[in-house]
Amino acid sequence: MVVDSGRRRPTIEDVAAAAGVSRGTVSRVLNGGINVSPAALAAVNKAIKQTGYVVNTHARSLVTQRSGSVAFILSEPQEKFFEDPNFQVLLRGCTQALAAHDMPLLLSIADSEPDRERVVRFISGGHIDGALLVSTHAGNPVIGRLASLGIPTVACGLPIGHEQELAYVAVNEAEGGRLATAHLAGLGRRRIATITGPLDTPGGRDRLAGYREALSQAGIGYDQNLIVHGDYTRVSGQAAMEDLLRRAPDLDAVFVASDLMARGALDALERAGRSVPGDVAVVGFDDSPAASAGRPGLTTVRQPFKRVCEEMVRLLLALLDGQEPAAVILPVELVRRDTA
Amino acid sequence: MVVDSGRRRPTIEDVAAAAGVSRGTVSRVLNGGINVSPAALAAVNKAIKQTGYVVNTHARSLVTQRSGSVAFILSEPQEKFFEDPNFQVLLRGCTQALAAHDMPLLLSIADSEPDRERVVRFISGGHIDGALLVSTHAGNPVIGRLASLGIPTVACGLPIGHEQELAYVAVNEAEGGRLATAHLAGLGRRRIATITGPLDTPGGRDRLAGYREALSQAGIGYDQNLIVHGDYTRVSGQAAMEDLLRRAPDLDAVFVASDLMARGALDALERAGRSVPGDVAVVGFDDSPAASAGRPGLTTVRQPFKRVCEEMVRLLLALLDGQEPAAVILPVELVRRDTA
DNA sequence: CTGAAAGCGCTTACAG
DNA sequence: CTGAAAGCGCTTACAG
Repeated sequence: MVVDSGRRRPTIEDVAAAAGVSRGTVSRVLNGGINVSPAALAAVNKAIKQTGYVVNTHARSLVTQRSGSVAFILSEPQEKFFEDPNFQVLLRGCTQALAAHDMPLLLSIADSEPDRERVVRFISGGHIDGALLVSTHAGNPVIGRLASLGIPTVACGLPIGHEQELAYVAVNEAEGGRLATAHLAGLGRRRIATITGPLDTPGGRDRLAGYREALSQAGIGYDQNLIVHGDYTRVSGQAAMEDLLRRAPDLDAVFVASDLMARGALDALERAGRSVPGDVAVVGFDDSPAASAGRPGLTTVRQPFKRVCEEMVRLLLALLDGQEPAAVILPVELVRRDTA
Repeated sequence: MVVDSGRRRPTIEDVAAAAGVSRGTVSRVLNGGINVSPAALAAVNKAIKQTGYVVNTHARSLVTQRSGSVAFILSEPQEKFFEDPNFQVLLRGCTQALAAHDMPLLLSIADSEPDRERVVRFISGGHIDGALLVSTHAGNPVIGRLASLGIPTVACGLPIGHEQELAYVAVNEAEGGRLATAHLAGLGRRRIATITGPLDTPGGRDRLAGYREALSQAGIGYDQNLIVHGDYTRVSGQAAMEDLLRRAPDLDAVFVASDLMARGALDALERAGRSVPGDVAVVGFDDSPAASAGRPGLTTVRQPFKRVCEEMVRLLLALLDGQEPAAVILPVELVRRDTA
C-alpha cells in the first residue's frame, strides 16, 4: 500500500483507469464483487493495491444514506462513570466488536440534561445509523427519545419500561443472585445477608429476586434485617456492610451485587475484625478486575462482558438490516476464589 | 423543531424554497452568514426552524474534504486500560471538550499489533481530521506512524522521542514529584522512599527527577535502596511497598507516582502494621477517585485533567487550522488529605 | 449581496 | 457481466 498524504487521494476513477474498467465495475468489486467477471475482479483488486485506494466514506454515505457508524451512548451520572469498571469493559468490548466490522464507534456521554439534549440532537441529525445504549437506571429519558425517534437501538441490560420497544442484551441477573446465594447456603451458611444495587436497576432488582429464591429453595427464612441497598460504589458497599453488622451481628455470609461494593464490604469486615471467609463468607458480582486483582481474591458471579458486547453489535447490525428488535439473555457463572 | 423519522429529511433545497432564496444563500447562512443580507438571514433561519433542517455532514464533508470528527487513540496494554482511572477521565474530558465544538469523538483502541494496524489504516483512510493520542510509553509505534502520515495529532503527555514533531499537552511532572517530596521533607521526614512508574514513561522518569531534586534541596542524601519501580497498578504498588519495607525498614515516608499504586502501598503498610501517617507518610499522584474516595483520604498531587483535555482539543483545532504544533505544560498542585 | 452552476466521489438502476 | 449516466446534498468560485 502506498501512503501519501501529500498528493491527492486516489479515487474510484483512478482505480478504474488503472484496471481498464468503468467506475461502475470498480464499485461492484468494492461492494461484494457480485456480477463481476473473475478477470475484472482480479484487475480491479490489483489496481486497488497499486493505487493505494481507500473508499471515501462520505461519498458513499451520501448515496447510500447510511453513515456506517454507530454511537455508544453512556447515560450515567458522572461519578458512576468514573468508578464503575464495567463501563470501561463494555466500551472496550463494543469498540472491538464494531472494529471487526470496520465500523467506528462514536462515543456520546449524556450524563446531564444539556448533554442529553445534545446527544439526542446529534443522533437525530442522521450522523449515525444506530445506537448502543448503556444506562442502568429505569426512567432514563434518553431511552424514550431514542425509541420514539425510531433510531435502531440496542440496550445493555434490561431497559426497564421499554422491554417491548428496544432490542437488548442482558445477563440472567436473577440466576446470578440465586447461584451466589445457593453457593453460600451450600457452604452451610444460614444467616445470609445481601447488599443490593439500586432497585430501579435490573441488577438491583433481579439479583435480589434470585437471592430470595435461593433462600426459599434452601429452606431459609427471609429476614428484612439482612437486606440493605447500595449504589454500586465501593464506599456504598462499605457503609452498607457496617449497617448490616449493626442490624444483624450474627450474619455469617453476604451476597453483594457488585464486586466494587464487595470490596467495600470487605474493608468494613476487616475493620470490624471479622475474618473472611471464616466468620463471614462473601460473594460479589461481575468478575471485574476488582474481584480478580487484589487480595483476597473475590468469589463472584461472572458476567460474560465480551459476549455481551458481541451480541449487542450483532443485534444492532440485524436491526440495521431491517430485522425486528430481539432480546438476548446470557448465562452467568460462579467463579470461586478466596472469599467463599 | 419537527422531528420525523418517517418522511424524507429536509435538504438545503427545501430550506431555500421555504425562505425564497437560492441554495447558495442558505449555505452561506449555514457557514457563518457572511455576505448575507439581514433580511435573507432572518428568512433562512426561520425556514431552517420551520423545516427542522439539519445539515447532511456527509455531503458537506464530500466537498470540504474534511470529516469534522477526530479520533481518540488509546494505545495501552489492555490491563492498564481496565485499571487506570486516568484513561477514563481523559476520555470523558476530551469527549466533552469536543462536544462543545459539535465534533464527535471516534474511539480507537490500539493495544495489540493487529489493532494498531487497523487503527492506522482507518486513520490513513481519511475518515478523521486529526487525532488525540493517549499513550504513555516511549517507543509506541503508533506515534511514529501518525507523525509520518502527517495526521494532525496532539499527544497527552510528553511523546518521548517525538517532542519535536508532535503537539502535546503535559503536566509539569518533575515539579509534581518535587512538590510531593518537599512536602514530606517539610513534615520532618528524612527517610523518604519513592515508588516510580515505568521509567520509559514521562510520569515515571520525571516524577523521579523531581523527587531527587527535592531531596537535594532539603539536603537529604540519595539512597538507591529507597527507590523501587511499579507499573501504575494497585498490585504493583503493594508489591513495591513490601519490597521497600524489606530493603529499608527505617523509611518514614514514601512518594508514590500514582494514586492507585499508593492505595496498594497503603495495603502493604497496613499489613505490615505501620501506621499512616504516623509511622509512614504517603503522597500519591493524580488526585483520581482512588485518592478522594475511600479511607484514608490520600494526600496527592493533582493533575488538572479537565484542563488537559480542553488544551488538547484547542491545540488540535489549531493544527487543523494550519497552525504549527505547539506544546502546553500545565501546573500541578499538592492536595492535602489524611496520609501526609 | 445573490443566484446559477460545477463538482466533491461514490452507488445503482438501466439498457445492453 | 458491463458501461454510461443520474443523482445523493452540499460548498464555492464566478459573474453579476
